[in-house]
Amino acid sequence: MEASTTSSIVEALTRAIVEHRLHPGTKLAEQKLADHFGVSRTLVRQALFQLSQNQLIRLEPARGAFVAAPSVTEARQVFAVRRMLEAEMTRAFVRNVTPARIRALKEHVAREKMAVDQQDAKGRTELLGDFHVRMAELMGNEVLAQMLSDLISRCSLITRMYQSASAAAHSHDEHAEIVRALAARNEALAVRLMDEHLQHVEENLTFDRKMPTNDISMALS
Amino acid sequence: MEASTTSSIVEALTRAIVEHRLHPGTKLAEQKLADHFGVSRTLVRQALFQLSQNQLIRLEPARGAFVAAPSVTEARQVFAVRRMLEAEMTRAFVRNVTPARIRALKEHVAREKMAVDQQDAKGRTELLGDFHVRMAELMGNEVLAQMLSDLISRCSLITRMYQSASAAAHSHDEHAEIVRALAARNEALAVRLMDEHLQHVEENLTFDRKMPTNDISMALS
DNA sequence: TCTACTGAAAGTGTATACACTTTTGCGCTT
DNA sequence: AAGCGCAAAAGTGTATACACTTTCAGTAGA
Repeated sequence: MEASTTSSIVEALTRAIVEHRLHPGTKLAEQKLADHFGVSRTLVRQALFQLSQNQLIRLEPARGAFVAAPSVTEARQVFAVRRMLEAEMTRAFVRNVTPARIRALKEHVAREKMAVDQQDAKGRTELLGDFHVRMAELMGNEVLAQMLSDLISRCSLITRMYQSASAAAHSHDEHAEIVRALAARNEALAVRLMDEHLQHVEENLTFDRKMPTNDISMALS
Repeated sequence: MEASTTSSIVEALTRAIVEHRLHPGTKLAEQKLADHFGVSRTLVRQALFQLSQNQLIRLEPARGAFVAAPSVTEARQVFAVRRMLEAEMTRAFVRNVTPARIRALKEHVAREKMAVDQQDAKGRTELLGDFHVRMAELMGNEVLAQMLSDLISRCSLITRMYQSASAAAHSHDEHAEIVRALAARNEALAVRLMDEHLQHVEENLTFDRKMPTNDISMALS
């Protein structure tokens, strides 16, 4: 690859990490990345720095960058924050429902259905996460949308790390249900469904399974 | 100043921006900062990059870094997210109240009182913001705490930009009230008080007053 | 007097150089 | 054969160099 910009490097690495093509614990050597992207280490370092702020990688002083391996504790905290934000977001959404917004969500859910039906694993995962970002965007709150987007990236990484074999295939159905509740302006139901949905996603993570948490065993995988 | 690290530069600039010693719109030239901190532009650029991610400065391509001037829209969005997060945080706090946590909050409020009584403007503002971060920390959720900390930095900048002459001196009283409701495990009351508190802070901002929003007039101040 | 041009000065963006740290591999000792 | 030590290799951290863009002052022209 040649002549990438910092942001394109960030995007490429983010995708690779979230899609789990780069495993947690993997070392990201600056010169190798620089060669691969056809730029100097300067730009790579900027990208790595940004990724470390997004918590997708860890920067260890004088040792380099490693793909993050979120602990169970951290995973639970991230999900807790998501539940907080999204509960209130759902409330606010119901209070400011418009036909256009419902239509936009329905369209998104339809795209999800297509991805699910077509067994498009990559697109499906992305769309399932985007549903939540989409809601935030529709509220017209960019700050919220940005925040959720970051959280969901972290969640994706966590999900891939810990998710059980039978992925949360019914996430899509739950989204559809949530949209129905939103359209019906049923605040209590919508909030409850959203909370349960996030609980389901979290429950599907197999924290109980012994996970290799330390770097050494991570590196062996 | 000599031989600073990236993080110390970030801290120094954050303080200067939040304490409003650097006005919104001010240009931050890399070489000048480098000279001041006794380092090369490399470290300054890293610091500026981090500050831009924290939304405390804006980076304009090929033009440089400028202290952020959050728009009214952005300010309202930031406050909206804060209200979302903190409403749920308060709920969670009540559900997991312990004597130690109440004690910690009471101690914090006491420190606030000292700062208010001693007319320590700088310390007071910092403590008033820290109350909310403290709550998040006590919940044991570092992710939440970090997020709130960032949001509150942005709020401080906003508050200083827009706050009316009569500062929200009664913020401290409201904190004390909230702690009482938490101690009484009165969830509904605590959540309502927190929400009203944040509304008060937001209302104290004088958005109606014509603010110089463009860079030129900002630079003149 | 005001506007439009121009060239120098200042400043940003990227690459490279170099010092210092960590890692690796090999030979030596036991 | 296993462990220690040391030197070379690889890699990170910071400074500097240089190309390119923006800014600004000064000048010529209307």
